[in-house]
Amino acid sequence: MADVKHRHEEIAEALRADIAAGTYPAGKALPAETQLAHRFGASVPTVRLALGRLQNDGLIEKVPGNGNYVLRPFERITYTNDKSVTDGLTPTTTTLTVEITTTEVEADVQLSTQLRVPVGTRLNRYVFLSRQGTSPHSLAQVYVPCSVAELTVPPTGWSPLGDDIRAQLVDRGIRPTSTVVHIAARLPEPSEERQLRIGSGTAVLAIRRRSMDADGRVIEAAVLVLPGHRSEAVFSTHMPVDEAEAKK
Amino acid sequence: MADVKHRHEEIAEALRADIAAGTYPAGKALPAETQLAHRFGASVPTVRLALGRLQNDGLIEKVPGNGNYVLRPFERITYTNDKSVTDGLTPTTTTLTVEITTTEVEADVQLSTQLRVPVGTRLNRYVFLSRQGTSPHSLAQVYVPCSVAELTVPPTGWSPLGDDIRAQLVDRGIRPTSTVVHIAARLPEPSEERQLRIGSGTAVLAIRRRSMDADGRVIEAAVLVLPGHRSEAVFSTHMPVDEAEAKK
DNA sequence: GAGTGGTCTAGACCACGAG
DNA sequence: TCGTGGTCTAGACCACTCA
Repeated sequence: MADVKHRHEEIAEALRADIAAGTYPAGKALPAETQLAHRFGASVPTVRLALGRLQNDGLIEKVPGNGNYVLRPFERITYTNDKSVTDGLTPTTTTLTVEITTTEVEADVQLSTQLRVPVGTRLNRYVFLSRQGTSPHSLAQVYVPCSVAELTVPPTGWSPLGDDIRAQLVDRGIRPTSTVVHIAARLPEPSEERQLRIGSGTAVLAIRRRSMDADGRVIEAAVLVLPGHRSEAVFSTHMPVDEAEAKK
Repeated sequence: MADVKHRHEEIAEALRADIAAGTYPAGKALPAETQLAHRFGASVPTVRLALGRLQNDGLIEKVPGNGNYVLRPFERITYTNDKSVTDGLTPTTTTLTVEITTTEVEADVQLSTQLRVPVGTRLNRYVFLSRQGTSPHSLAQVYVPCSVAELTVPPTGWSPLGDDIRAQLVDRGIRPTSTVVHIAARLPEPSEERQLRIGSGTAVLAIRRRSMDADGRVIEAAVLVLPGHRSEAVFSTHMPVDEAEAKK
């Protein structure tokens, strides 16, 4: 059971130790893969397997044609339905910067089902890309039908999860009274790999949200992609005893 | 953007098409990897990359020393906090069988924090392994402190998510009034790979749950591991307007 | 243009399962 | 024993980045 084999795991552990020891400081690149291969007496593909593990753990960032860079420890992101939890963790966003790009799109099949609008409906799309330093950290896309509101959004925001939009909607008196969140674990799509600089073997938390107002109209929908090793979703539910009694 | 490259993706698509077309029926093994390599004019490692993708998608099952077997389409599992959603989907469990094994354990550090009990506290652990046919489908571990209840649990159950235990607790008048759920996406640990027969590159949805009664006592905790390609978590929250008014 | 990572090849050896 | 998948090697070519 105590497998001593797997050359690439040994190499991964050795590199992890080196990084922890400060041999390769954060922000600097590792030696080239060919050099690492020579140093460990292994082949390049084997070294690449080891580097892939470090990348999936969020320890390094692979930059094609440039090098493998040691990352600073990442802030963790917590997605939650309970604002009291968020408030306790607000220092989370201190070192994150959030870029927002706004585009107008027409609903395709997927968006039309998520927003419950006809295909072709005009939507405003807000893409939130958060970074820690220069490294991409999380990706959020928020959709608001043009018929619901026309928001003017600054190019930088405060929430890596796109809460800027919900806050603006509330400011305008558009309050979500019902929210449904779907959460899945999957591997990143190629475009997400590039945008987030994660490996194809990194698990991501894929969150789809739909917010409705009192009339049942969808006022906002979001698609979040959070790298698994630095994010978590937390949901807390409180059920009064009488309600617990009622069901069954 | 329309990448035509990536030999192993082409091969993966070709194999997907063959499986969908019935060339390789469910339950049967694919040709050997060397034969596939010859047929596609590619090398074995490249074919293995393609097969790895199919495995991560839950289309095939790799059995070492034996072959690569085509799987039947899997039932999807939905974890939810909203029982009305579950009720609409109960046919889900029709083709699943659930094995339950009961053991008594002492709380280690991790369990003691999750259950908020001292290290060494006696706990009953119930392991739920669900299968579709002979293929493992999901894994759930439920913990109940011995001081809360001593349940007698049959060796087979109905819920792949361990809800049998919650139901029994409710029957005894032990009602959870508050539940906190943590959800993460990660790659499987080696033991999970073996138990669920998934590849090391398959993303899993890791769900930790803690249920408390009105006194704040933890009455039950659970750790669920659900293969990402066949599971999803859904949370719905309903917020009365006045409450929305109250916050902020 | 020099160096980097990204991909693929061809072949080797091992551990495991079935006959 | 034989065939299978699991791992690793050594080397090749390409695309990309940066000076």
